[in-house]
Amino acid sequence: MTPRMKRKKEEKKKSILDATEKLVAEDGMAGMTMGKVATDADVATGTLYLYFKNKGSLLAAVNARLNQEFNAYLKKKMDQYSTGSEKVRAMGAGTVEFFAAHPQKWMAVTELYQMKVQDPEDPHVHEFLNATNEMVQMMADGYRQGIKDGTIRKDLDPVPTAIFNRMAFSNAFTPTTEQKLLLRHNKIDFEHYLKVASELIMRSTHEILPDDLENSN
Amino acid sequence: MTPRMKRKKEEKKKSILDATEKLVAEDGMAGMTMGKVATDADVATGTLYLYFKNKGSLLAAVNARLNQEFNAYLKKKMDQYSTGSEKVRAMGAGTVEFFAAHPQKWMAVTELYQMKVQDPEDPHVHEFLNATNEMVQMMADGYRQGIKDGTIRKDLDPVPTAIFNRMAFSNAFTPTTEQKLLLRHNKIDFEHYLKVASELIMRSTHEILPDDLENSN
Amino acid sequence: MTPRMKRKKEEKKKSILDATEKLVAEDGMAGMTMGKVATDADVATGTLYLYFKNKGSLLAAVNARLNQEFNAYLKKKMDQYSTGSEKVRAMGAGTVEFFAAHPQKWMAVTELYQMKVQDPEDPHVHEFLNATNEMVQMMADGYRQGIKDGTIRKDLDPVPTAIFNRMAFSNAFTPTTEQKLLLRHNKIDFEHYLKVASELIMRSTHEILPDDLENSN
Amino acid sequence: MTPRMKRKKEEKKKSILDATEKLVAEDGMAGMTMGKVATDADVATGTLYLYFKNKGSLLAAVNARLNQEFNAYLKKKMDQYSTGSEKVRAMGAGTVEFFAAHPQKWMAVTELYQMKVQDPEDPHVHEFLNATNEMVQMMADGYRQGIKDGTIRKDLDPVPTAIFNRMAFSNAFTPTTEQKLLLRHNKIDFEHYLKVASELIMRSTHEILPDDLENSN
DNA sequence: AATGAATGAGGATTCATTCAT
DNA sequence: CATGAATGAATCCTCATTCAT
Repeated sequence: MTPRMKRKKEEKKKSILDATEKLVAEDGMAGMTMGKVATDADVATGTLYLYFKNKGSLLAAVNARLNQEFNAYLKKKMDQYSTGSEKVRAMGAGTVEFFAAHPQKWMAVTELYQMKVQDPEDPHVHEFLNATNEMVQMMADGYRQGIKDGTIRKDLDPVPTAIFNRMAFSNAFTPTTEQKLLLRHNKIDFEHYLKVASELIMRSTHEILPDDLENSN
Repeated sequence: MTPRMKRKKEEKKKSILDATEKLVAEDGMAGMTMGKVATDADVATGTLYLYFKNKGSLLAAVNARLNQEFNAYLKKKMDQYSTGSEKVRAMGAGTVEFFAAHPQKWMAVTELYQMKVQDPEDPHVHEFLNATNEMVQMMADGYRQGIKDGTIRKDLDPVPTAIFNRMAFSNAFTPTTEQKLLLRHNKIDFEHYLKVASELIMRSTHEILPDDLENSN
Repeated sequence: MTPRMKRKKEEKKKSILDATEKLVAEDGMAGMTMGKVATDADVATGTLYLYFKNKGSLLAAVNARLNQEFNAYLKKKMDQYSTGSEKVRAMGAGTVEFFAAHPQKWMAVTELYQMKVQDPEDPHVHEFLNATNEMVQMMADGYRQGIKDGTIRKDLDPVPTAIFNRMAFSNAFTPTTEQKLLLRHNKIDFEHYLKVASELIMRSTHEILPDDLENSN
Repeated sequence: MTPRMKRKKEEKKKSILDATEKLVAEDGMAGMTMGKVATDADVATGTLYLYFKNKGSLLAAVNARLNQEFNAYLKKKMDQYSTGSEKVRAMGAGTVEFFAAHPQKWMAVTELYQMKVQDPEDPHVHEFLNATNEMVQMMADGYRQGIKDGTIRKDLDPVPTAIFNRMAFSNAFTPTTEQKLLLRHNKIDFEHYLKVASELIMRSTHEILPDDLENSN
């Protein structure tokens, strides 16, 4: 394959992933159909199957790409800081920023959390799991460092804490239908909700400083 | 309508709701079909439409009933305590207990969080929103009382905190596919994960007591 | 279900089987599609699946019905005779007659011989196997009687002989594409071919009578 | 075209035919796809269409080649004998041997009998018809000679007899699904079935010898 | 000549909903 | 009220064939 052809191929694959991401964000995983993806990506239905074995594999690929992008974004943020506490805060702030900058991507990410994995052997499924796990390890490293430098509670178990917090953030940023209804019903501004949720997540892991004690008194 | 007929009608409705709840818990919302519900409830397909306008309405009704049951359970738990902190802890413990006692119901609850509301005018949708909101108010009341009696952080905003914590619990108890994969990949026991998650949620709202300070030093 | 409804249901099932039989005879098993069957039977596509689990099951059902019809026809013919030789001849003659009377049915029968059985548990597959086997047993009984009464060669093994002859007849009556091409190329009249083939089949099993010996000299 | 290039071309064509033959034998005509053939033959999909107009033509070419091989094999066998009876017996024995030596080729031969001829003008279709016809003539010559030398029944019509027997052999060696089911259901060993079938075919054409008469009494 | 990416019509199957009985 | 047969649009996926490179 000539380099030029390869580039074209990569572009087509990208346009399929783009279309899928958009449709998942808009219509949810159930509303996204292979036909719509093909139309949106401006390719024939059959073409989708040249790049992805089946619907599940395509979804896994989108999920993997999204997580890789998010990882890269967060990593850059965290690398700017040195203490555990700062890194963990950077992670939270980075998530807020990523969500603000790419709301559609974030919609897709959260929708894809529900994805049922059908074929664990699928390379795209592996890729997606690796990406997710990489981020969890990154977050866990932040906690570990904070435990060492005294800015994070010593009794935390880094990995499950990272997994839980990752999910908590996701749910705060793209609330379920039920959450949305409740917020509207109670006339709570979404921005305010986000602030409250971020605070709660942060507070649950940080070391108790004299400052906190004073503030709370 | 004679009382006897009315009772029969109520029983039939109940059996439809029971079947739906079971199927949603087992197969997820996507796997649950009107045909299976009819078979399981031992009624004709058409009968479903005598009691519920459409699939969305049936799901909303199931969701409403589940939340009412959960509400009643939690209320009884919380009423046994007087301080805010105790009430909030009772809420967390009650959630754990409800989940342990009715895992199937819990599965259904969490699955239904994803439900897209099609017709906001549907009475069953209102019923479900009311039930959910009642619980949120109950939780918020716990926070309010704790703020008054000094066992809960003063700076908390009760309602959004309640909404967020409710969701955080749901996700801890019935993790998404992604969470499950991550837990398995990192060889983390589910029971351990639950303990970590519950702790984090609790810690995020409670007042910092001298005890905490000592423990953390 | 009222008897009247039941009758309607049976009629619909019949019309689906009729349409399938016709299409298989015309276009072959590969050319027959569920869509064409539905159109031809004047029902919706989904209706087909109320009566038959899937395409394979529908084909098995058609096959079963055809064999039952053919069985009944042959049985009536054979019952008119008493010696084995006569019965076996009646069987051959009956096959010729059935073919002549229902060429379309015969086309379908032969096409269906190639059918790959996907689900051996399918009731329609069982029904079809039973029907086929019933006929083989009927033919084998003819041979057995002939062996007893001396009109059939004593060294014949009745069942495999029956199976082989059944197939030989099928192939003579609905020749493969290759056979047809050869016949046309050699300018052989189909009627003549049938006569030759029937003779060969008969001759292979019958007892050698003094008559035969004289004729052949 | 240089001779070297021509040879390369012939090799490529051969590898396509080989792959097709193998796939037809393994998966049947329905299971064989142009894509699989290309992969197996290690050429591009488009290349197939440089050598063969379409799928039908490729199948016809495979059929032709198989028949030519089979012809050559049988001819060698028959040439070793002089009387008609011997030649005809050699033909039967040769078929058995060819089947035993190249079961895969035989599978393909029989599968291809069902092939629908789409374009009678196709050169490969002609080639295949010629090959088949050549064999039929060879067999018919055997019968003719036997009729002359008194070892074959005088009343036989050589060509249709040849056509019918060729098909009868094919069906005995690669039975249809129905035959297989019947054999299994009646617990009949395939080897035994083959012996019975071969005997029946032979017996149908041979002259009645004094031996036969004695044996049958 | 050779490639192989792209096409898109076509096919099997499912399922929410309706309606005649 | 209750039934359940019937509907048919919608969905995923396949594969023979073409054509730009």
